[in-house]
Amino acid sequence: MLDTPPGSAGPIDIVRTQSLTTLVQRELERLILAGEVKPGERINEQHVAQRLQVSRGPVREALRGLERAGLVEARVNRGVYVREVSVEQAVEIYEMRGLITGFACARLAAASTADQRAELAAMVARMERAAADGDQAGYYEINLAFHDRLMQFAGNARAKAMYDALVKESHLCRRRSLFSPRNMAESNAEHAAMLDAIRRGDVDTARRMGEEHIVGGRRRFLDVVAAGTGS
Amino acid sequence: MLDTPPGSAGPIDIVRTQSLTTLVQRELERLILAGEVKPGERINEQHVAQRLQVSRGPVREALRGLERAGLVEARVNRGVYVREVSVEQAVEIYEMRGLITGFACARLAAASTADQRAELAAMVARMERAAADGDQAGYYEINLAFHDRLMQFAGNARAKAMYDALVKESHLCRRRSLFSPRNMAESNAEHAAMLDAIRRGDVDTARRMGEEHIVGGRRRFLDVVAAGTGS
DNA sequence: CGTGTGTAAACTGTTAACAGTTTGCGTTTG
DNA sequence: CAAACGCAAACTGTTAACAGTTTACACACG
Repeated sequence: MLDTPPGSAGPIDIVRTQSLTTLVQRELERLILAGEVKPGERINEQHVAQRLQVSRGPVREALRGLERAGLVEARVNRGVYVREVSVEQAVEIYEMRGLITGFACARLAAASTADQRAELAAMVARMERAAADGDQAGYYEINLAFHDRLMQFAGNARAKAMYDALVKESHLCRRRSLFSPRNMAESNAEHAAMLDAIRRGDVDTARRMGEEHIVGGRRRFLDVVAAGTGS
Repeated sequence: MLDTPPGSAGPIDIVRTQSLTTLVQRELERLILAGEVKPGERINEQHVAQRLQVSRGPVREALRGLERAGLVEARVNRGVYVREVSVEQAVEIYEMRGLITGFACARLAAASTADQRAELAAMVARMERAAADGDQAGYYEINLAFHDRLMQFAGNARAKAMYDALVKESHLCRRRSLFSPRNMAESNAEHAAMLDAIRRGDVDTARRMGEEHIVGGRRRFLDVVAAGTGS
């Protein structure tokens, strides 16, 4: 039979398995999170449509989705703007990230597999090396993956979705808090403490370490803000 | 001067201060949360457009927003459906609500005004009466307001937004967990315990009470599920 | 020279029409 | 009689055009 399961992507129509809106939304989100379109900037529907070779309909739909996601703001008859996250809002976001990270650590302390702990430990080791080498970009990336896996292992999909949304929002605060060598070492020491509590099955400590790690992140962030223009 | 501030709603053009998309989105959200459109049901774009006297464009945009909000699911070429929340997902949502409620209670224990505590206490008293009278609808409403104010007083807008989103999602689980007289009394006793810890400024206890209140809600919810079709 | 005004271009909000897919039903066929 | 086929209606995805608002710029005026 030449039948293909309805969900399978046939080799013929490589497109059409998802709507243009979805593709536009993904591309716009990428542009925003990568900083290619900066907070406060306006997004011109027509330009986007022309650039992506679609009409304005899908673009408008995509923008509505991004609005609910908190990445853009729409002003009536005035267009949509990439959202600006104030320092106050960033602090709120840090608090929520801390709350959820603490939850995840507590969960892992209560129930985690040896494989999971080993994977996290390997990442901490890699960050240790990156910190020693002063490799900020490398550290940043592994750090992201570490928190991502941590949330995944915690086994609460809703928690992970919320955490991911918060991380995206964080990117909208102009200050991109860079990791100084000292900050990298400090941050990773906290990672190690989290993992240690998880290994020992110490739920309360794991939770506190997870929360404090993000609080530490907030402090490091505020230091950069206070330092003036930063970076 | 006849000038009107840009934000003020002039008496002439009562409409046009917000887009049709926004109005459609609000109406659809209302229909979904009120249960007039049930989880799993399909939403017909044309019918909605005709019913609200608009074209399909704004309707599609509104649906995209609701999709990101987790209220509907879009299947390509097949339309959008009101999302169905499984019991497992509902449990995850309860966990997150508990986490955030605990956070809010801790915050209020650390810093709250006498007015705020008095307002919350008044609500607990009103729920007490509703519980005694077996007034489920009344209890439900005050309970909603109680948690709403609690989150507002906590002073973290992001936390409140997340909590509100979670409550909306809760409504998508078929089982509408009703408050039996016994459940109402139990639930309100937990409210009182939360408030008591807040009054005493006992941060840790307040947090634990807040979390356990939602855990209690989850248990009451699961009891209804286990009881079969429920009501 | 600065300020206010009017006009035109640009852009958003909305609608209607077109294209392709899914779905339901009646018919045919083994 | 059950299953498969085919056609038609319904619906979604997309596009293009229209209407109204905002914005920018040039010009007149004090």
